[in-house]
Amino acid sequence: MINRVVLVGRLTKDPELRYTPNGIPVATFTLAVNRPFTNTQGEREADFILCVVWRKAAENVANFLKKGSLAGVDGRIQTRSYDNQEGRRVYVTEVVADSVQFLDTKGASNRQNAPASSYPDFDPKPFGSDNQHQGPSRNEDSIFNSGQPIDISDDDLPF
Amino acid sequence: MINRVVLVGRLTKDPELRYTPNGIPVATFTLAVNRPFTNTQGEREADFILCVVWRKAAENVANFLKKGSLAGVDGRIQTRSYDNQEGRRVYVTEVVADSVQFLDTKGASNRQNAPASSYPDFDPKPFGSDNQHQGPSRNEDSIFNSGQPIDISDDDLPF
Amino acid sequence: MINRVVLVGRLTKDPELRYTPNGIPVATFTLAVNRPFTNTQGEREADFILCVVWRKAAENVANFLKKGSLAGVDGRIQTRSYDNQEGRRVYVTEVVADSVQFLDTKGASNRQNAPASSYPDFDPKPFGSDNQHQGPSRNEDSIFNSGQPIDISDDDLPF
Amino acid sequence: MINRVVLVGRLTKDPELRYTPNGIPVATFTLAVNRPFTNTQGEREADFILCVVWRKAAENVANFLKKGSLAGVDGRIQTRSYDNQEGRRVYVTEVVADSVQFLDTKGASNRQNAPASSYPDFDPKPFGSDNQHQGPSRNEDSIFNSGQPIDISDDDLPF
DNA sequence: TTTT
DNA sequence: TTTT
Repeated sequence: MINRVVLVGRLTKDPELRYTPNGIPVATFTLAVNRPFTNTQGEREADFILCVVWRKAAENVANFLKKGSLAGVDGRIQTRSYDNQEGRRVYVTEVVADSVQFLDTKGASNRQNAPASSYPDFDPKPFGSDNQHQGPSRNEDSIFNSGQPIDISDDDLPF
Repeated sequence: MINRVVLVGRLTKDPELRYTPNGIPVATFTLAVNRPFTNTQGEREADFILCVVWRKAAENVANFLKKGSLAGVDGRIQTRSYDNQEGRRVYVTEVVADSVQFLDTKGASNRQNAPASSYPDFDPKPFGSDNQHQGPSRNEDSIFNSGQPIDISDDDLPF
Repeated sequence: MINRVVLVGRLTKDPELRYTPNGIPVATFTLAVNRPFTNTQGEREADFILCVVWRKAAENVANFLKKGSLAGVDGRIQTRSYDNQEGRRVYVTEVVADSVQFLDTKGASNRQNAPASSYPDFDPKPFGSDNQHQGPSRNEDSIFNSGQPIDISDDDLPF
Repeated sequence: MINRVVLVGRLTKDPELRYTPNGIPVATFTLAVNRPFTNTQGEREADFILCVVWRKAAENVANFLKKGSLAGVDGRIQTRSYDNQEGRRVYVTEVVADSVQFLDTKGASNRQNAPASSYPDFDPKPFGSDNQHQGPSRNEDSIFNSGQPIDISDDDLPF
């Protein structure tokens, strides 16, 4: 089983940074990746790909990327589903980033008011380098399922 | 701008093969890709990734893959949106395959009743090897937008 | 900086398993990856790609793969150089695997005399899940530089 | 069989552009891709990866990239061997680029004296969009085998 | 033979 | 030095 994605594109908006109740940082952003060809109307099209990144890298993303920033993502595709407020099942496909590269060559790409980063460089409860697991694995741990991150529990995160 | 995906997983169902009005084959299937780790309940989880493939490769997929087949996909992420019958905007993220590998080692993986393939090995109107474009680029050309493939027009497909 | 490789191919020979003086397992093998097209002589060509994998995964490779096995590799390209016995500088390009998939669908692909695996599932001295570092980083730690693995020191491996 | 590589790194020198006797452009360059971690001496290491690109993209590379440029490569690993002037068999591993991205955000990255590009946007003898074949497939067609590009024949290139 |  |  292999699941590998590499993207280079531009942020459509400033990234959003949140924290699980246990204090684990999660950032989300959408990458616009231009397609290599124009369509029959001669227009350039793009794919708009939702990306998620955890922990220290999440804070770096929040501090160093903003709308329009060029970024590279190395990660995997994740699918989830949740029931929205109308009781409708919603299916989400997103890219969970193992790493995010900041590709803006010339400075001036930092966001204003970058808050001091507080998350440790290395995870407090590491699981070994064989463990490439990123983010909570149980559905109810995801910050995205309910739109109500305040309900999220990460007591028993496996990392 | 880079957009590259590689997947290895198993088909959740038999692939679906359709044709645009101009006779271009399109196959769709969902790959279940097991995650490398178990969740906190000790359960194996998987991501279920919608894949699309065009032309000759679509017919090969329909003829040689079936539910449970192990397959590899090399492609890119594509996002689209359409309005469903209730007037709701639906967002779709899928993988457009440049190539599909059949990875079932021992025979017996072919589907019954494989119809004779009719699509030419090489595209009738090639655009040059620089053109890696796959499938129609205009939204209205997509077989997936309306759920009503019969309405699709591909008169002016750029290939 | 992004460096990502995904391969699916067949082992040209049984993998080779060695250990650093500190007991860290390393396996090497060559993957034959057939090219999608035949050459002008109508012959199928292949690329022969040297792969390296460390620790627990190295022992799994040694136990479950053999000549002819179908395997998937997710990793990165690494380049190194060393001076051979004739004082000549030799340049090596190889793929360091983060993970190796065993893709032989039907059993009977295991090697005879698979020794009981002894390496821990998770590294004894983990560095955190942000650390995707694989293998020794100093040149002199590499098992491959001299062809004389007995000389290798891993006292200060960063993991 | 899957063989996919994505790289983002910096050119170690200006690219080299050559032509086969039939006039097909080939550019070569080396990408320095920094590793994500420092070694035990606290030094940053890098991998130096030889890349090859053909046709129109080769001329673009020669015109728009130079030493130090940030570039992205989407391609595959290729291995070849040839006998050098001392009769020694030399093995080469390189990345054949399907596409090259110019990632320098702020201008001033163009090379001086960029010659006017002359190669057609699309191949004169296209083979269909299924044909992702890049470059000559026979060993004797490669510009790299002998170090004597003048000897190269591409009379019967399959594209 | 290596880049910022 | 190459695999099915």
